[in-house]
Amino acid sequence: MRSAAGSKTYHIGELAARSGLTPDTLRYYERLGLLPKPHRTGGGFRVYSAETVEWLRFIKQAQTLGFTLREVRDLLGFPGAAGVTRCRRVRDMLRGKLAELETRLAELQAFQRTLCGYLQDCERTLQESERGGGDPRCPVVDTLKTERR
Amino acid sequence: MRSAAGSKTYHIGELAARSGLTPDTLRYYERLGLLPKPHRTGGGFRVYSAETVEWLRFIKQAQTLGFTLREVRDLLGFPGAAGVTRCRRVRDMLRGKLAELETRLAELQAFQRTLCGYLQDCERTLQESERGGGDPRCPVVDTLKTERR
DNA sequence: GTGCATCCTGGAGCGGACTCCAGAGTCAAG
DNA sequence: CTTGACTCTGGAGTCCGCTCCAGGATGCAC
Repeated sequence: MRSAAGSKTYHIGELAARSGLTPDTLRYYERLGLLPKPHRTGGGFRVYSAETVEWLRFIKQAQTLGFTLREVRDLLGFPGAAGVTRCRRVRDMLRGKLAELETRLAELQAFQRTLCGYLQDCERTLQESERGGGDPRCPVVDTLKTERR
Repeated sequence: MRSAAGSKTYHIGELAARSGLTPDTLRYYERLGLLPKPHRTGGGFRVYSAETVEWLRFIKQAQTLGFTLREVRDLLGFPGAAGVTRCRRVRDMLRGKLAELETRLAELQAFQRTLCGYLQDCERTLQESERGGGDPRCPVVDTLKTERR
């Protein structure tokens, strides 16, 4: 299966398998404008190039990090613009996103510390209850759910 | 407005204002089991304690970092268990979450580098087009959308 | 004790990101 | 060729996390 240009191509099923998505999801991404319209066979089957796998990886990563599909689309695809204009818009969005990312990283680290503190409280309480008192009152839960009782 | 125990309490509207949420959202959280069932006035109005604000802050932070509301609920609230058992479950979940967080942080940083690379490509291309050639073909977009043309 | 902001419940609606399906057509191995 | 796996389109359905009612009851300041 080699095209004229010599690079591998896939039908939607194989692309789905390789990217860990489903054909339905890929068609959905296309509808959203997140994937370029692929070439078609004479009969209308979609034919994808190998780079699409990379592109999908990028999308998935961006997504798990809190970007919406629309944001990903806007981040690198501007069908409406071209040349310098498009390049500037891409640059500006990238700058914006990087700033956001900075913030998110900081928050994530702060949250990590919070959870770490909770974990330590939890472990300490459990140890105390093992040698000595029974029935520990989990300090974490206690702190946060005061009015349940 | 001081209760018998001497700590401040709020009706749902004030809690909403203080936490940056809406009364509707707070009631929704309660339905989900994310907030403890608050005390009620004789007439049925919800009465919240001051700690609820902290709890909500925690929820919001966890949420912006990619945890679902159900995960947050499970993270620290186990209505079904008590004592050592609950404490152990909380500990185990905390450990799991911290490991996940570690992974997410690494991914976020990798993604940051990816975007940074794109930004540099973008800026270089723009500079080149300014002194010299016109109509730059944004390398980022080019790479990722090959089959659109 | 009256007025009016606030609250109650239950249910419907919404945008995002899929997921599933029907009914029909295509591809390719044998 | 035939056959069976795969693909097509368009639309409906699902889960999440809200958000917005309607039709009442309550709280509290005056």
